[in-house]
Amino acid sequence: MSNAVTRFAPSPTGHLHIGGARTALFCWAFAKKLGGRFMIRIEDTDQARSSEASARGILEDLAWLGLEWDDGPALDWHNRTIGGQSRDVGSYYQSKRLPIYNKVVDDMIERGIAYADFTPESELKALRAAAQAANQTFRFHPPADKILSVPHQRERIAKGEPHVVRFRAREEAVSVVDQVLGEVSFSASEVDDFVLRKADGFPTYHFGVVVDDEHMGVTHVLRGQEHLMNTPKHVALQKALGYRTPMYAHMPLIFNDAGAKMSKRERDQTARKAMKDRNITASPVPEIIDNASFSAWLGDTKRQLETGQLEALAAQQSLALPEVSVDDFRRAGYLPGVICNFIALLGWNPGENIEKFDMDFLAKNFNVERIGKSNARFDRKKLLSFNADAIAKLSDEQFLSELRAWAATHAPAELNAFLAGPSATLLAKTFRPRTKTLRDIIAATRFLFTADASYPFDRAAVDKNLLANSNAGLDHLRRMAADFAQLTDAAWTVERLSAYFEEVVAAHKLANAGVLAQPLRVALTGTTVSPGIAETLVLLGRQRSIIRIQRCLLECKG
RNA sequence: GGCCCCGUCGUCUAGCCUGGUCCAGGACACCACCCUUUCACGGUGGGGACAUGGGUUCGAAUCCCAUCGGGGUCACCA
Repeated sequence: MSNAVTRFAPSPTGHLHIGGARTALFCWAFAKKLGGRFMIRIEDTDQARSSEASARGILEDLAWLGLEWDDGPALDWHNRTIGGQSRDVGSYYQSKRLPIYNKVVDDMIERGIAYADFTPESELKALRAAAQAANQTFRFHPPADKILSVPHQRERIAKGEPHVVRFRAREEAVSVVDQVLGEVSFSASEVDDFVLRKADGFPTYHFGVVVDDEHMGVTHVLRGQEHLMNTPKHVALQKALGYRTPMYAHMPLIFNDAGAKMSKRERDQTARKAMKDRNITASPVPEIIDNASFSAWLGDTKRQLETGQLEALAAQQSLALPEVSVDDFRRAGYLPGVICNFIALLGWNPGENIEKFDMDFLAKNFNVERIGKSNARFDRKKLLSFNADAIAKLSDEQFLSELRAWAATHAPAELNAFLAGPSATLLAKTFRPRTKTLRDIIAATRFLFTADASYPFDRAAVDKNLLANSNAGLDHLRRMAADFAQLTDAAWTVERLSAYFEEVVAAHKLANAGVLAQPLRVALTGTTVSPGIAETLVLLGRQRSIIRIQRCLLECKG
């Protein structure tokens, strides 16, 4: 046991990003390895963007991934509770910790290491613009004589004048020993008089983090490299407040295909580009996205649609959107263990050419020494391969249960009904080796759920497999139809039908069973692609199979 | 632009700290062949990298310097 405490501190402004998931994973693994505690804190200090629904969604994403927290908000998850108040450190929601921050702020003002600043925002903007025009970096760091006396500050605060409270930065360089990057030095000018408390009374990110990490006993901060330049601010604050400085480890970023930080905006960008390429200017799904919002979104590259809207648009347009959030991957039918395995590899590896591992392995073997320094591109093809491998390693029973759990919320009713029926086991056994993500099942089983009278026959498939060589395929079909009519439902099994094909091949000296299978496949599914032909027949059932063959015989004449 | 980080096959990486065992190993992707009842799976094989230029050294992917390239960050967002 150790007293190490790591924390993952998301801001609830959307779904859990895959990069955030990796941060959480590493924090979790680090705590587990050391026998310490893993904590979740919700950084909901942006009143406009934060939502309780999003916080809940993120907690569910974490729980689904298997990243259970020792301390943090309570979440009911599959008949038990994760988290809850287990240490006496107050709320894990920053928005509920305002008195704590205010006490620290008041104290800092009194000590002269923070001050109320009444500069209007418009003025700040102008200063910033001027600095940029002069090709200089804007730093807010007024000389001491420009800062109001403490009583004067108090007086104006008491009058209710709008203001922020700023840190009074000392002019000194800060050096941080990062566990991944080594010693990193920042010059004094990197830390200016940044805001601690916003005009709305909420703490800024920098202030909330520093105060809470101290009060919550956080010992190790593992976070993305995008936070590296925040570190001198945090360390300067810690020093000013007499806090301990936790161990820092900044991990490399996760990149998209374009070689930039992976972001949630990519899905909108992909969809927007497709709309422009296809010259679509009006909403293709007007009942979900009205035309005004659609064109506003189309014209503004910063605008984002809601998840449901984006999904509807993508579905209607047959667009494949890149998965970015944990929820995207979950809906796409990836296994949580695979996601964790894969993202762990983006920045960390156990050495010795080991690539596939589970959560137990991570909890036992994780270490910061093996976190890499360079950014990693997120290769969806490799992830897909990992997922397919993991599914291949599942037993049929495990696969079926994973599939049922996923389908319950992500698949159409017909598939769920089938998965509850007598042929569910056969379906699982049949499709498991051809499944890369659980969602593949939907497309692969579509032929089962279209009406016997309405699935289309692919012209080229009919020509090649039924009509070629003077209707050779149709002749086979006719004979099989007659034979099938003789069979009983009890004989309608994979074993019996496989034997039947062998018998026919031998009796008629056919080249191979494909001569029979392909015409049948076209008759049963309208296409040349399906699982093994015996399995296809059994999945469909004797009656439907015969109906389909008859229909094909009627409709697919030369 | 300032500051900071990074730079091994197309991609993720092992090796780098503690130079020689590396004409650089693995994985995904790609290509070819095999298997085959279509698709998928599976099997075998193949092409493919130390960013560049200088040093140091008997010897450098490994140490040093420079250049180039990529990224991050510069809010009353987090």
